[in-house]
Amino acid sequence: MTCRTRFAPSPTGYLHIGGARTALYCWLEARRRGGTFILRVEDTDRERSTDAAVQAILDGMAWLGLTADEGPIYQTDRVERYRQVAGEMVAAGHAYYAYDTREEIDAMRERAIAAGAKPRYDGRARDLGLPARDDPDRVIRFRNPADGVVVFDDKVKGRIEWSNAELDDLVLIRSDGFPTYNFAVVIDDIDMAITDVVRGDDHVNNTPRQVNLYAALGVEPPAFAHLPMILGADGTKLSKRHGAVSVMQYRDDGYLPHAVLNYLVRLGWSHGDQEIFSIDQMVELFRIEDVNQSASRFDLVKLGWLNQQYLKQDDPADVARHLAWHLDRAGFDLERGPAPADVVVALRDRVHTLKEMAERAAIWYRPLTEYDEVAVRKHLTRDALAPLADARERLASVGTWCVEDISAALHDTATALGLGMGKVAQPLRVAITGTQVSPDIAHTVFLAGHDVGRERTGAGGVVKFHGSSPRSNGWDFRQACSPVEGRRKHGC
RNA sequence: GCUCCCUUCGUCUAGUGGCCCAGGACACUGCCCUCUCAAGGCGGGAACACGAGUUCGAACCUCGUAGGGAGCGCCA
Repeated sequence: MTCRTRFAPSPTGYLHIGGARTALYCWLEARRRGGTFILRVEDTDRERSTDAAVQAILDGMAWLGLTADEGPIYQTDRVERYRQVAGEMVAAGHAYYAYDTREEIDAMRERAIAAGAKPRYDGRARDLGLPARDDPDRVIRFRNPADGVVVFDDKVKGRIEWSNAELDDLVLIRSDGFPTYNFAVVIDDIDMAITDVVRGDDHVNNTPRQVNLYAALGVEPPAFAHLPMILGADGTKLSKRHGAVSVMQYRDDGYLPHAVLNYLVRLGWSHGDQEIFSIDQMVELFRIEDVNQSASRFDLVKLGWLNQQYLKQDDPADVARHLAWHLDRAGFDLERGPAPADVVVALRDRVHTLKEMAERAAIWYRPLTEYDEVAVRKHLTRDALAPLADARERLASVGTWCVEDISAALHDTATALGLGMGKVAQPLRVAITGTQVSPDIAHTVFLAGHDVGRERTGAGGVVKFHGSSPRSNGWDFRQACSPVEGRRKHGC
């Protein structure tokens, strides 16, 4: 039998991290086994379901690349089917009509709790054989087996046994005519020929009920795999308090979808000591039965590390496409600065996210208007004048404006003046970026010169940033040095 | 309260009776490299929740205890 899995979110909010991992595992399991991955939207709760949430889930899955082979299928389109099956179950004696009011049921629960028992429906209408009639409280309830045990083999939790005495007669069709979750799920999973139900372990408690439903319907239940929860860094249930919960927030925060997927696949699953998995490797190696049984905590730091690994190993051109999105979002004019792919190469060893990368790239896209006081005082001294002037001359005559040649020119300055690279690079860095921190000096100059390079017409153009407009991302030598001169006169 | 689930370094995990006085990764930390910051290389500290039992031998099996989590809806 070909494997068929489904991801069945209820559209009451965005796609969160836990849901994304469930979707990933479903997708992976189906892929590896050459099966089918189905998206089903469980929108029977008409109060809380929204179209915006459906869209948010679709967007999240699309961003992660978890495309469904079938669906989305909406449960609200299938209500007739649920009513039909429920009717058949009543006819077969597996279900019955009940007309208890909410007040009666609430009172029943309170009494049970007071008596130290489990709050459950007492089955008072169970053997009354009540006919269908119009009534605001009319529901259809399942005739759950009164005794015996329900057993199922969970692919991750192992064998789970449940006493029927713990279960009550659950509502199948609500008074509004819509099916309840437990009922709709079973009918859908049967109709869609789902072979593997992969879902969060908050559903283990529902599974015995569902297994009984399968039995009443005379259908062999699918395999179940209940995934442990993903907790926040503090070990409590993941919530907005913990920061990003929506997967789309991770896009906004500068993570690559592939990195998020890799992080998620390792949270609760592993393959020996391997940490980095390409999508193909995940598909090849992932097996739902290898998933861990215990909850795990979401660690943003490790996600950041993984993200950087991909920033470093992916083709800069590919990373650049993602970076461009962030650069644009940050308000930078891509036409007036270096090529994003070059920025990627310069910064990928230094940041964990694309957002950070975009922020750091500001020095090449924005005019330099502010200099760090401490940096200027420390590096833009009189001693820096000579190397700066020499570097300027050499950079002006660099043959090809490339990192290698720029680097060579700067090293020439150092040797010619008998100075260490620090005496050349640091003043230059401060002059160009206004700070003491930036990528290696050759890249820093290379990217800053891009802008100038486009404006220049002749080989000597590089020196034109001398006195150019304030918006120039190039090196404004005079501007960079003047504060020093002034400060010197004042005895600084 | 009742039922079910879970428990290896701070975190993610390897480990299915001897290969484990427990391995990897992130984080932390020392050194090296070095034009800054990183990245990288080489080291370091750091865990089998507890208690019984089974066994020649237990992180691995059994029982109990403690701690954590989930569920007990006409929500999903």
